[in-house]
Amino acid sequence: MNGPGDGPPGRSAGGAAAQPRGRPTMEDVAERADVSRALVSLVINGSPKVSEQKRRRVLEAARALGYRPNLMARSLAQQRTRIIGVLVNDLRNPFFAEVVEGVETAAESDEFGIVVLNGRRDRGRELAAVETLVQLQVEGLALVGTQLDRDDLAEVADIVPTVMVASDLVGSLDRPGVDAIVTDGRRGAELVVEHLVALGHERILHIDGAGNASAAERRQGYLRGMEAAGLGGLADVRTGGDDEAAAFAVIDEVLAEPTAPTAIFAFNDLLAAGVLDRLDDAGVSVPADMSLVGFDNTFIAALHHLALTTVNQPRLTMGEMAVAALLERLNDGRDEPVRHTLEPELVVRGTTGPPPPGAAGPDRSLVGTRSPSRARI
Amino acid sequence: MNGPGDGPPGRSAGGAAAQPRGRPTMEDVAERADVSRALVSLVINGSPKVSEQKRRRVLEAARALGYRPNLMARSLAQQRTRIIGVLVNDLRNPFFAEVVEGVETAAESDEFGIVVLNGRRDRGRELAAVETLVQLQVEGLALVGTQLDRDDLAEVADIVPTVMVASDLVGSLDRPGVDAIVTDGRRGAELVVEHLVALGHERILHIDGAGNASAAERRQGYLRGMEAAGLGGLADVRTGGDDEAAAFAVIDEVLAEPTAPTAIFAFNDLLAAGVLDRLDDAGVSVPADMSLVGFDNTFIAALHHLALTTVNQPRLTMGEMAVAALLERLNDGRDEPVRHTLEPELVVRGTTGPPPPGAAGPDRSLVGTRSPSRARI
DNA sequence: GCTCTTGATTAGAGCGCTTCAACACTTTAT
DNA sequence: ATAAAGTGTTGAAGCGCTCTAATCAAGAGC
Repeated sequence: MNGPGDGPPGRSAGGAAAQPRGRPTMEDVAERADVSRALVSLVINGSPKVSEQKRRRVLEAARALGYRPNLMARSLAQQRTRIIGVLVNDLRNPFFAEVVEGVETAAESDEFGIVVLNGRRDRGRELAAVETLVQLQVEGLALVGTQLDRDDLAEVADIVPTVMVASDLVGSLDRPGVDAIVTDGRRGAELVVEHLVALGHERILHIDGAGNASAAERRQGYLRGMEAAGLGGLADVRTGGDDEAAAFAVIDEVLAEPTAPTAIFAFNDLLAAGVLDRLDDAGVSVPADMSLVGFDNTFIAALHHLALTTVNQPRLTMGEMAVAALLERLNDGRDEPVRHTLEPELVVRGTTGPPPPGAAGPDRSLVGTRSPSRARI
Repeated sequence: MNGPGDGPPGRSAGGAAAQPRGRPTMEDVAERADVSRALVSLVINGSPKVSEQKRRRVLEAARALGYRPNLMARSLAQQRTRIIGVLVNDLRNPFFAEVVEGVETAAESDEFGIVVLNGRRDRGRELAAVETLVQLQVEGLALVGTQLDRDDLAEVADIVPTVMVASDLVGSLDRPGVDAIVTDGRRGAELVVEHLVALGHERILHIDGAGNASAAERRQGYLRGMEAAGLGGLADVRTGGDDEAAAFAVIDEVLAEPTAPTAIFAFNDLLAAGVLDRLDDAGVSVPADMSLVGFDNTFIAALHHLALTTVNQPRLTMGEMAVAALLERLNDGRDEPVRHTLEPELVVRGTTGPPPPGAAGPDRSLVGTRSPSRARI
C-alpha cells in the first residue's frame, strides 16, 4: 500500500518516467482492482448488485489512483446530463442573483446541477449563451429576465424544455412551448399608483425600463392605474433604463421643467437608487418634496438609509417554480405551456409620503430647496 | 427544399411516424449531404481544405436539420473542453459578481467559456462544487473568495491549473501549485486606520468578517495600523460576518458600552451598510457622532444616501488577471505558483469625518442622540 | 506513359463511460 | 439427479464527435 506508484499521480510527480499521460480512467481502476471496466462502473454508480468484497477492492483502487469520473463521457454514454442551464440577464442585479439561488436550490434537491451564463444585458450575448447551453445538452433551460423574443426561442423551445422567469415573451398568443414564471408587473405598478394616489399625489411620473423585458408591463400598469384614478391626463412616462446611471439624465430634465411631479415611480430598485441620488444632489428632499417608489424589493431597498418603498417579487419562489415547471415537462411529459403569475406585494418604507402642501400650483421649482443629506468630500 | 422532412424535426412535430428519436447528429447531416461524417466535422470546424461546393452542401443540410454539435462528444473526442470553471463564494455579493464579469470578459476573448458555480458561503458546497468542476473537465479553475484551505486544494491543484481570486490560502509557504490574485487587504486596512487617525480618531473599532477568507488579513492590517499610530491599546476587534445582518448584534452591544468608539471599520460594504442601518435606528448620526468605513467599493457604497467611505479593489482587473494566470499555466507551461498583489485604494466619501468634540471623555453614551434619518412607516 | 505532387475526401480507431445480453456460478424447487 | 431461478461479473456495442492515415482524383514533371 505504500510502494511507489501508489497515490494520485499528479502533474508534478517527481519520477522520471511520466505516467501514461492524462488522468486515470475507469480502465485504470479496473486494471488495478483486477476486475472489468463494467464492474467499476457499477460500483461508482452505487449499484446494489456488487459483492461487498469487489466493491471494496474497486473503491480502494479508485481512491489510490485519485480517480474521478469524466462527466463528459458519462453524459455521452448515458444520453443525459442532469444539468439545467440558466441564462441571466445581468448577474450584477441582486434581484436576478436571488432568482438564480432559487433555481439552484430546487435543482439541487432534484439532483440536477446548474450552469449559469451571464447575458450582461446584451441580446447578442444572450443568443449566443442559449446556443452554448443547448449544445451543452442541458436538459432544461431557465431564462431569467432575458430579452429574447419569440423568434429567438421558437427553435430552442422545441429541443429543450424552456422556462422564462421574471420576464415573458410579448404577446402570449401563438407562443412556442415555453413556460413562464412571472410576477404580475401590471398589478404591481397599479399597486404603486394606488398607494401614491391614496397619499394624495396626482402628478406621478414613471421612469420606465427602456427596452428591458419587464418594462412594457409595468408601464401598462402605471398607465392603467392612472386612468383608473382619473389621472390619465397627468400620466407621464420617461425613458429610463435598469441601473442607477440611467436615472441621472431624466431627473435633471424633469427638475428643470416648470411642472415637476410630486412622485416618481421608477422601473426598479437600482434605477430608484439612482433617482434618489440625483434628487439628493439637487437638494430635493424625499419624501417631503418628492415621493419615490422602486420595484423588486432587492436588499438595497431595505437599507434603512434608502428605505425605499417598492414592490416585492418572491424571487426564491420564482426560481423554484421555474425548476418545477421544467421537471413537469421532463418527467411528467407535460406539453402545453403554462404561465404562473405570482402576486406582487407593495412594501411601504420611507420614500413615500403625502405630497408637499403647495404642490398643486402649476409653477413649482424644486431645485435648491435643500442641501444634500450627506456632505460629499 | 420545401418538401416534407425539411426543417428541424422538433419534439412537437405533427407527423405520425416519429423521427428516429433524439437530435440530429453529424451522421444525419453527412447522410443528407451525401458526404462522410469526417467531412461534416471539417466543415463545422471551419477547415480551409474543403471545397466550396461540399461546404455549401453540408451547411445546407445542417441548417435544414437544425443540427447542433454536441459539446460533450466534442470535448470527449478532442480531450479538451475550453471551459474555465468559476466557483464563487456568494453570488449575491455584488463584489464577487463583478470579479466574475472580469473573468468572463477575459475568458471570452481567449475563446474559453466559463461555468459559474455558487458556493453560497457554505464550505461543504464549495468542496462539492470544486469536485463537480473537476469532473466536468474544466481546463482551469478560478476560486473567487472561497474559504477552501490547503488540504482541500492540494489534490485538485495537481490536476487542473487553479487560481484563487480575492482570497488566498493562509500561510503562503509550502503552498500547493495554486496562483493567487489578491488586493493587499492588510495595506487596505492600514489605509483606513491612517485615514481615521488623520481625522483625529483614536477609539477605532473593527468589526471583522468572522470566518470569511479575507477577514484575517484585514484584521491584521487594522491591528498593525493601530500599533503604528500608537493606538495599540485601544484596538478593539469584534466578530461580525459578511452581510448586513451580522452587524446588528455587534452594534447593539457596542452602543450599550460606556466607552463607545468614534469610528468603525467594517469588514466589507455589506456589513457597513448593516452598521449604518443600526446606527440610524439608534439615532447615532454618521459621520457627526460616528465615522464608518467599509471595504470593496461595491456600487452600494457609491449610492449617495450611503456615500460610504471604503477601500476599492480593482474587481474587473482581478478577474482578468486570474484568467491570465491560468492561461500561463495552460499555454506557456508555467509551473511555479505566482501571487499577484494589487494595490487597494482608499475612497473617501461621506461617512467619515472628525470625531465629535466631547468624544475624549471616558463615559459617552450615544443612544438617543438623534432620531433616524428617515421616518419608517 | 509513368511517377510525383497536391488537394480533397473518407475509413476507422478511439475519447471514457454506460448498458444490455450473455455467462458462469450458486441456490432452490422439482 | 436436473431444471429453474437467482447472483455477480464481464464482453462488447455503442454515445457523437475528432483526427490520423489511407485513398482517390487530377494535374505537373520527366
